[in-house]
This record gives sequence, structure tokens and C-alpha cells, in this order.
Amino acid sequence: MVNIREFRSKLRIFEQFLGSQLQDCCCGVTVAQCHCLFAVEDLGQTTIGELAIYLNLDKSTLSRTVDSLVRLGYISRESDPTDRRSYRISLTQSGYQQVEKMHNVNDAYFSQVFEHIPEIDQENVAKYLSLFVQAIDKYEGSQEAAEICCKDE
Amino acid sequence: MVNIREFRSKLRIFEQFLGSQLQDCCCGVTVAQCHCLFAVEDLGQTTIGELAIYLNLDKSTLSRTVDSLVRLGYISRESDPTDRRSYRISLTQSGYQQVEKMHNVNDAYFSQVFEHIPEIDQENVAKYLSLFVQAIDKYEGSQEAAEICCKDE
DNA sequence: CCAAATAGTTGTATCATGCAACAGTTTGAG
DNA sequence: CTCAAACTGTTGCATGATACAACTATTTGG
Repeated sequence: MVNIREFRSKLRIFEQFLGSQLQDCCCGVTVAQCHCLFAVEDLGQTTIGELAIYLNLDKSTLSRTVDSLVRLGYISRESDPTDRRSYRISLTQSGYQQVEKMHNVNDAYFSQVFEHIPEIDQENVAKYLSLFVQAIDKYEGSQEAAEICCKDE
Repeated sequence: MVNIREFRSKLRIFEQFLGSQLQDCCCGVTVAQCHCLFAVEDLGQTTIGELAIYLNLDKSTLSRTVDSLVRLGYISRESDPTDRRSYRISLTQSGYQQVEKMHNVNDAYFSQVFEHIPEIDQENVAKYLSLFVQAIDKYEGSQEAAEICCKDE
């Protein structure tokens, strides 16, 4: 039986680490811009609306973040000829370079963290994190989610 | 050999989940206030400075967050008679109740997530997360940390 | 004893965010 | 076909979290 409270305590440390790690490894852009660039990479050609859903943020927030990335030259935003309300969002050449740079820096960082895990355990760390993420997916797809929490108090 | 980039991809999903989960389960206070309350619980009687180090935030940020929690009645802040620059920060009765409420709600949430993990794997999910957190500790204590990242560009 | 260090607060600026209102465009029901 | 409803993205506004710098009050060490 897992001690949930202890698990959550570890999780808080983990979360804090992830936050400051990314902040340090964004290669010149902000954390929000970094998330947005990775999301555009994941989605390929996309729209503000899709990005907002993917990142679970308001479309107005994404509108502004994308705007800043267009100004930085990392993202191209072209009017969609088949629906003039919509824009086609994608990475520019320079955007791809920035994303690759961020990946390399972050990969290097996590590789070093992994070196501090005993070699026999490394695969399992990845495996069981993956399992947890799967459980999140299943749970969020299910009914119960959010009914426990105290959103509306 | 662990595929670091894939691992990081899972991590991004994980991080997003943790962020929105806590936001929904703060029982009436903000996420920053929630982190602060848990920190005061962890530290027992403490100070602004200690909290700032523990949470890796600026003392001015903590000063304001603590201030808001004093106003809410969750934290008591008394002048330290042995050092009049300093204040003794601790949870009030009402603060303990709030913390317990948040623990219960969050424990319930994560218990449900765990139910979506096969029973044989549950212990391992906790075990290997713990191992990863240990690796973070070791790494952050070491020299190399932060030299990889592109903080200063 | 006084300069330097320390603890916390406050002013200021920035970033991220959501909601509401809006403009322009598309779509579907009649 | 037409027009109301739905949709896409932007902008105005408010809030919250945050850091840095300057500040006050206090303590400490040479």
C-alpha cells in the first residue's frame, strides 16, 4: 500500500525542481514561450485554439504568447485561406533552431541527473513515470475527476 | 539506455497535470498560498528567510504571501523577542485545519489516480519517483549543476 | 563603538493568466 | 438564400506571482 501523503511530499519537491530547471534552461525565452514552442513542435502546423486546448490555457493567453514568438521570429502566423477567421501557426527555421537548442540543453541536463541514479534503476525510473502519466490520462478521461476537488468554495 | 527526450516529453505532461491538479485542490487559497502553508507545516515554527530558502523564492515574495495568509488567519507572525528584526511564523489553529483539509482533498485525488495503476506497479511508481527525487538532490548538491543551462544568454 | 551583515518590508516592473467584450467569418436551420 | 448562432482570434482589464533594488531596523564582530 502506497503512502500517498509521503508520495505527495516527494511530488512537491519534484515539482519545484521541474519549475526552476526549465526556467534556467529556456535559452533566452520565457517558460511560457518555451512551453508554447514545444507545443507547436508537437502539433506541427496548428492554430491558437488547438494550442490553447493542448496546453490547457485560455486562447487569449496563447494569442499573446504566440504574438511574442512571432515578434521574436520563432513562429510564423499566416491567414488560413480556407477559413479567414483562422491562422496557421508553425515554427520558422529560426524557431526550429531554438527548439533544437532547448532540447539539447534540457537533454543534457536530465542526462546528468540520470547519472546520479544507479544504472540498474534508470530504466525503471522512466518506465514508472510513464505508467503514472498513463494513469493520469485514464483518470482525467473518467468521470470522478474534479469532483473531489474544492474548486467552487 | 533511457530515451531522455521521450522521458522529458512525459515530464511535460506530468508537470502540466501537477499544476492544474493543485490549482483545483487548494481549498480556497491560491497555489502560492498553498505551497506556503505546506512549507510552514513542514518547517514548524520558522521565519520568512527560511521559507524563502525552502521554497526557492525571494524573501520579498514570501513576505507578501505570508502577509496574505496572516490576513486570512492561517498564519501567526509574532516578533521574535531574541532578535527584534525577526518574526516567528507558524500555523494558527485555523491554519492547521486548512492544511489538513488540503491534505485530505489532495490525498483523495491521488488515491484515485493510483487506482488507475495496476496494483503490482503501484509500489514501484512511488519507489522510482523517490529515487528520481534523490538523484535531483545529489545533482543539485554537485558542481556541474546549472553550468549546462543557458541562464545567461 | 561603529561598520558590516542580517531580517524583513515596500516600491516598481514584468510576466502569465483568465474573463468579458468585441470584430470578422462561417455555418446551418428554416 | 438569409440571418441568427457558433466559432476564431484579439484586446481591455484585473489579478496574482515574482524578482530586484532600496530602505528601515536591528544585531554582530573586529
